[in-house]
Amino acid sequence: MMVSTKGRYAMTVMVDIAKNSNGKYVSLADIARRENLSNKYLESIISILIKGGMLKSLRGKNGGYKLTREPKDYNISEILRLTEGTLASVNCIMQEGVTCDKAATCSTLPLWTGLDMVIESYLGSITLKDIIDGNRKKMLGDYCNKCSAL
Amino acid sequence: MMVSTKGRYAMTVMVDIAKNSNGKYVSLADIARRENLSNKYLESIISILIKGGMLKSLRGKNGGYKLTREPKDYNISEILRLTEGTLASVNCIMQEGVTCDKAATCSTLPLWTGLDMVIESYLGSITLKDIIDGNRKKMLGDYCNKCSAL
DNA sequence: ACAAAATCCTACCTGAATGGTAGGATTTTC
DNA sequence: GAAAATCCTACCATTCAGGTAGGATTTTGT
Ligand code: FES
Ligand code: FES
Repeated sequence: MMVSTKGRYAMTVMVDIAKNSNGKYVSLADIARRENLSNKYLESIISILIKGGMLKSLRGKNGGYKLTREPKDYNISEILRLTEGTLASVNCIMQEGVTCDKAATCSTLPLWTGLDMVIESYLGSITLKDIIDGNRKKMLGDYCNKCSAL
Repeated sequence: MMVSTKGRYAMTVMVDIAKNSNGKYVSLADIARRENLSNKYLESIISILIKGGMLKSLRGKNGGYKLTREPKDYNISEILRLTEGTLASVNCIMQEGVTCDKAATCSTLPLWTGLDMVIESYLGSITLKDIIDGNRKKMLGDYCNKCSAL
């Protein structure tokens, strides 16, 4: 599994807030109830999103969370990279670059590098707005050979 | 991490055998020594490759492992799917299809589905021969903005 | 002032997966 | 019949996923 619940729930949270905010702060309890997810677990995920600058918060009554930008200004790659730590497909490749000592002579490295580029290219091209709008053309695009079934 | 050592070493094994076979059987000890990997761990990975029909074996002296097809007739997707179990990006999607009970109303599902399609499309298009030949154009393709550095 | 509503922070826990290791049984060749 | 090789079953340590618990702190409404 490439994306754990942490990253998946992070996306769920971002979408939920984007859809339900209307300029106001959205409370944790509301998100958890709507999405039917654990209050406490969501809290820890949201904490990451705040530290990474994806959300801002307000404490106290009527407090909650709010986006820091317009939905169109988030791309999925940055949200997932923040919560998952990295999106690199293999351990040989880290955020900083290639770290494996066999890299110089490894014939499979270009494969992993190419795979990462394809993934980054896709996730970097989709915005939060695309998801809210249900832009299936962009998400499922020309790759989709069974769109009618989805 | 999307591809564990199991899948990565499986690729290493396939490439090593393809490069060093010359029609003969290649022994486990030789592969492990050349690739500097644990004998025993490789054994368990090769066992998966045999059961999945990717390799055939011969016991006894001068025995070892050999490809069952031409390198051009393996695509990377099938090798990794065999060893990793699945390549699905999230838990909501299994080999058999979508299993999540929120699927019907989930607005992020098309994202994960699209991501899986992009990955499958890439890995399904690369063959073992591409890797042996070091076909960088195909692996790094038009996505590569730093090919000279790689 | 004070209670209620909310986020923030630190710590802990359980089960499964990752990444192996060990030892011997079996098969084939020379 | 010894040597070289694969095959098979079982075990194991560490990490990580996926949470849970409890209380401290901040803000608002009355
Ligand atoms: S094994 Fe690490 S770069 Fe290929
Ligand atoms: S949460 Fe499972 S399909 Fe979206």
